[in-house]
Amino acid sequence: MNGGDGSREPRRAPAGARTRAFEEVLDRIEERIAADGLTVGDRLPGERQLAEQLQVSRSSVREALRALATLGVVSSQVGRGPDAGAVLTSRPDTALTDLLRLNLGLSTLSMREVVDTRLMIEQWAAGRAARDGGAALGEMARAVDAMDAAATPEEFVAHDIAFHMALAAASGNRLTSAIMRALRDAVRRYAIDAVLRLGDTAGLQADHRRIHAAVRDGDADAAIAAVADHLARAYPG
Amino acid sequence: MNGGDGSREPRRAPAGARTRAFEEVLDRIEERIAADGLTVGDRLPGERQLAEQLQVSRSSVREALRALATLGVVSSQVGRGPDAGAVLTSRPDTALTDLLRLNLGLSTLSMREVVDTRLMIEQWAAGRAARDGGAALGEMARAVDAMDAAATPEEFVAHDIAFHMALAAASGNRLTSAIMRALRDAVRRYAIDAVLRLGDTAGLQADHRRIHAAVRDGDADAAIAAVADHLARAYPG
DNA sequence: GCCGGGTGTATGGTCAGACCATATTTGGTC
DNA sequence: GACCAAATATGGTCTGACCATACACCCGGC
Repeated sequence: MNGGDGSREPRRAPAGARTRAFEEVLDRIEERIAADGLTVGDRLPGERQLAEQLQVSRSSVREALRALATLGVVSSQVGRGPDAGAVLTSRPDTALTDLLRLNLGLSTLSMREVVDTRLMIEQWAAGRAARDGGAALGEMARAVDAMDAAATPEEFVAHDIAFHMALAAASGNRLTSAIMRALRDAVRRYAIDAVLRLGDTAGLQADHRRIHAAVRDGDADAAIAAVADHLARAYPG
Repeated sequence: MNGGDGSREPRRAPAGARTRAFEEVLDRIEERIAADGLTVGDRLPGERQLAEQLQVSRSSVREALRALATLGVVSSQVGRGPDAGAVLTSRPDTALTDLLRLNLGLSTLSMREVVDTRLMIEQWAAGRAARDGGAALGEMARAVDAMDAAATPEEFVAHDIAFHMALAAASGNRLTSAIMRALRDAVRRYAIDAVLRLGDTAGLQADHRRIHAAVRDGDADAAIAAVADHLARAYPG
């Protein structure tokens, strides 16, 4: 409001007020989400309306919404109707994937750290799945069959991801599942290279069957060990 | 280029071209990072220059940069000189913290899931620290002393975070450390409430000392158990 | 009364051009 | 050489416009 043409006012806030306009918008929106108890599916006011309410330009509102979209909490639809506008969503996976992929691209995270983190999560999930009864057994078995039928490394990796995601999902923890998916998606190309390097997938499939059997038999220790062996084979350190 | 006033052209790309302009910018920047081998500290071209190079408006460039800033990979500085402009950084912690905090606000992640994830990471880190020799012992001890001296719950929690961060950092894995920090920051308020609820911090401090001792003695199993007991006390389920 | 199509309109997406605040660089002055 | 003022480059913001999209509404035909 005090930029651009006019600005007859001397200064709006002579002291403090270090936050940029779009950050103010960000805070206000977050505030409103908490105060009004908004949740997934609820709509935010339109960009023009928000701009007027918060007394900032539409550009600043858009930058704030862009940040929220990047974090996976809003999704914008054009057009009209109940589904149009900025709708609250929750896609931590997408956001996490982007975050990991870009930080890997900057070489600030090493592949070893990513694989180690994956090992941590999968061992934890495998132990839980073995103890809590394998709700994911069916899906895991289907993924193994699909990997047998896969014609290309890309296809194999796609079903491999499904297998490990089923295992992670069995933990019942959406946060670890989201991290797991982000890790897998971020290193998908690396996984394809690993399959090509190994030459054949018999060993990997044997590992998968061993993991599946351990979870089915409720043997947590065996499941954990099988996961460790599997990752050591796929990503030798 | 084809919006706004003019647009004498019928249509630039009648088929395909579903991506929004700022996404195109996003891809190009990521591409350039990979192609030119850019890394932390390197500068991106200015917003105006990028806009001209990519043939889009400065607004679109700004939205793309805002997204990258949200993911923690660029940081913008105003002014002039070698440090001004969009500089590549790497702050996965900040981005992760925002991501978790906002998704918690939307109630799509439960506190239990966050605490369970934290337990997973801390047990893993404690085991590693105990085995690999405790490089973090000094910092952990200092944090315990600082917690003894803390006058307010806020202060106590701040040093508590330092304690647990030191433990996580001992794993040598920056990714798990970043996740750990994000988890702690995202639930900071909740932690303060927990301290207030417990009334006194003697039990928590006893746990901290027990964890420290186990790491010092190289007893991984004891360290893991101590972490589990500590979190169970702080966040009863 | 019901249905189909045309029009209205609200929405996000984009563009262009301007001005502001900030911080360095540059050049002049003592 | 030291110091100060002007030039300049940068991100940050604002304004106002137009475009493409997709639902909402109304109106005529049946």
